[in-house]
Amino acid sequence: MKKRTFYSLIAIALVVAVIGYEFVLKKQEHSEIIEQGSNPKSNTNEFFLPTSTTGQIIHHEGYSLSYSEPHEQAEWVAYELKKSHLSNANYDRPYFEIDQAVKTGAAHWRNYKNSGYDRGHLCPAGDRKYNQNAHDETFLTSNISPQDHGFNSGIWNTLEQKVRYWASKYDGVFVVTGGVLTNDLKTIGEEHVAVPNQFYKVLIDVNSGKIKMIGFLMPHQNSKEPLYKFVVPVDSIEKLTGIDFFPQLGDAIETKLEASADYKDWSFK
DNA sequence: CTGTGCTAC
DNA sequence: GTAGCACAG
Repeated sequence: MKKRTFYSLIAIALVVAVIGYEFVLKKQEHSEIIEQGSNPKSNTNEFFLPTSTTGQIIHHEGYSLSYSEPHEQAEWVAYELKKSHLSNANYDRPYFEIDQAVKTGAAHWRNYKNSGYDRGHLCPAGDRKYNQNAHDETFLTSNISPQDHGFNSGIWNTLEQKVRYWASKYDGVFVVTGGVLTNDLKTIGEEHVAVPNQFYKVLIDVNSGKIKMIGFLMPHQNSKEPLYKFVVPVDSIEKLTGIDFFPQLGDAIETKLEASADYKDWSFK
């Protein structure tokens, strides 16, 4: 081989290496935050979306979520429950489907079969009954977490119904809900879907004059205690989950609202 | 309302 | 896979 040809090959190799390296870097940058779906403003009037600790946010028509691949479920599901969303429509339950918008692959419903746990909705089907599509969309497995049946049909169901009551009474609320995802959880199924030990729900009402907020943290077991016993400061849930629930709020008001476990503004009738 | 599971095609 | 029905909290 001629010396000149040799150096030409070296030069070409260098160019290829640099381009390749840049390509990989670019790809990594993009993979840091995967975001699927349309702008959340089409989903919610305001931008009340929490931060993601997992880097994978997905917007559906009726709710948004942040998917945690290691736990095979959402770390949060967020949506606005307007008064006008409340409906007595009675849709048939569809089959659960894998959420194709989850690029890392959402769990299959078979993980839950004979596991002893319910496929517990995070955004309840009962909150999305304003049309068939919104209802059926809640049956994506990205919106599901393993829940004990007694818990799901008991205290958790009671809380979900109370949220609907508040949505009606206060003309709409923003809801964020999920399981507390840690690293030492029991799992079910071949894909190892984590079973949370606690579930949370955070609400904010911006439609009733002064902004009010409330947080609930529940052990993953049924309870006959009244709902208000589970009220905690929202920042205690943020500490547990690493999620910032309302980064859009001004710091001053956010700090004040999130530090409080005061529920006097929320009617528990 | 929240769900599971069995049977049959 | 899907439809129907019984069942449980």
